[in-house]
Amino acid sequence: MSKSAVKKIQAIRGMNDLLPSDSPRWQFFEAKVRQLMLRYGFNEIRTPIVEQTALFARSIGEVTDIVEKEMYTFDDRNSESLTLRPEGTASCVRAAMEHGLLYNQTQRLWYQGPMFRYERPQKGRYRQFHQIGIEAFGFDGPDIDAEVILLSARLWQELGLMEHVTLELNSLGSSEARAAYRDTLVAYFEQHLDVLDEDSKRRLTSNPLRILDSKNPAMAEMLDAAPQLMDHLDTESREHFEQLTAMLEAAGIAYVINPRLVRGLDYYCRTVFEWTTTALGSQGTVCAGGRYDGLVEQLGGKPTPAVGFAMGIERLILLLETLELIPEDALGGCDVYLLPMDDSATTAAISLAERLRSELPELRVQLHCGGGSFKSRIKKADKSHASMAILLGEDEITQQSATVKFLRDDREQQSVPQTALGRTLRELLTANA
RNA sequence: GUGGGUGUAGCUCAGUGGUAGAGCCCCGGAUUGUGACUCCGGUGGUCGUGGGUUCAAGUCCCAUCAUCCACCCCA
Repeated sequence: MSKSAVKKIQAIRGMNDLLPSDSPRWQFFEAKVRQLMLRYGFNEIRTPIVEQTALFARSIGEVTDIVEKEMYTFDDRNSESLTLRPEGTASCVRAAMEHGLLYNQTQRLWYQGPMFRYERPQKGRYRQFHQIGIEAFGFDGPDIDAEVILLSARLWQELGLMEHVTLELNSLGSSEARAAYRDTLVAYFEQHLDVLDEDSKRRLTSNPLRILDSKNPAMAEMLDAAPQLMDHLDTESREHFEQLTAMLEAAGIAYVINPRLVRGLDYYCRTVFEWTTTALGSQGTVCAGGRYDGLVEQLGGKPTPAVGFAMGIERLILLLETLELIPEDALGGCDVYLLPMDDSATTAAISLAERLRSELPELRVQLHCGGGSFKSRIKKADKSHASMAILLGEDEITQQSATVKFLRDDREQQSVPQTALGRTLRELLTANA
């Protein structure tokens, strides 16, 4: 049997390996988010990535593209239909209800993890992708909407993204108002069937609000003249929206009202928003969310107002990379590279490395392994991005010392007693930082 | 699901139907205990996969897979 008969196994289409060269960027971003959640009083919840299929069908909407053709659905061994989660909100609501987190109390939750949708991959869109989301339950006023948006705004500020993203806002109104508007809109479109393209005709029955979002220039004029959602809001939703915009203005957050902004998932009502960028090609939405006051009840719980958002980690990392906003020092590496000068010094080098790690827990020490000539060892020290190499040879061992060599500065190397090495390194590194 | 582009060394890519290439990376040496700059040498390919045309295919044709971009949809 030749090797050619063995079929090459590779990653599933649209599902990416995150390589060691990438992971520091992710860690940089995730650390910022984690810290922010703490500061705003949101608590992390972790749910399984597999749920009963019915959960998503009931929450996202039976006739949405996600449920109709994008879910990874399969039968468990007991013939129960399971689905890899395509988004995070449904699982979050299920878990919160299941454990009584919504019983006579409010909750501010966040989550993070992989989501799965069977779509054609392209820039910023993958079959396994990652989201970070927050969900606040039990608050019906615009204050929590503002809080949720302000949290996202602060994240962009801290990452240096603020000038590169735009906040788009809209209100869908109560579910009743939304239903009434839907009828008005369908009636309008039916008068202009000759202008509607194929996709839009299909959506006329499934999701007419989405037609407003179409990029087809041939329909632009007709869409501009279409009845506006804003003119069909119920009084309560209008007041809610006005208060929200006033709060955002007071907080100094710029926004644009986009009357055509309609979220794709059925459960949204009232406030909806998106943060978009023009720097990522056609996948410009970097964070999106809104209110879903009816969802908890729809899934069998007591009526509970709720608001949240989800952001796409891949898209945000892509954006940070494009704009070169990830600081060099966040990109990993080590502080010191400790190398035995030949094989006879290996054992002594191991104990010295362990000693340093005990003395300075925050110090990143890479020990040279794998032998090689002295020259190749010191080359590897250079490649490690460490600022210093610690050399240990025959002379050092007899003197119980170590040689500290500066790899990045033009500076004489120095011999340091092993007992003083930890202290010396601490001083050198803090002086550098 | 639709349309277009691209698949040649680990990476970035040349390659006119006639013996498989470069740069970078990696390894060794020039220097017995000092990296980066320089010089010398070396490892590494069923040219995405499977068919077809041809005396001869990396090159032409067909299919297929992967990838990228856009539509659709969405984070």
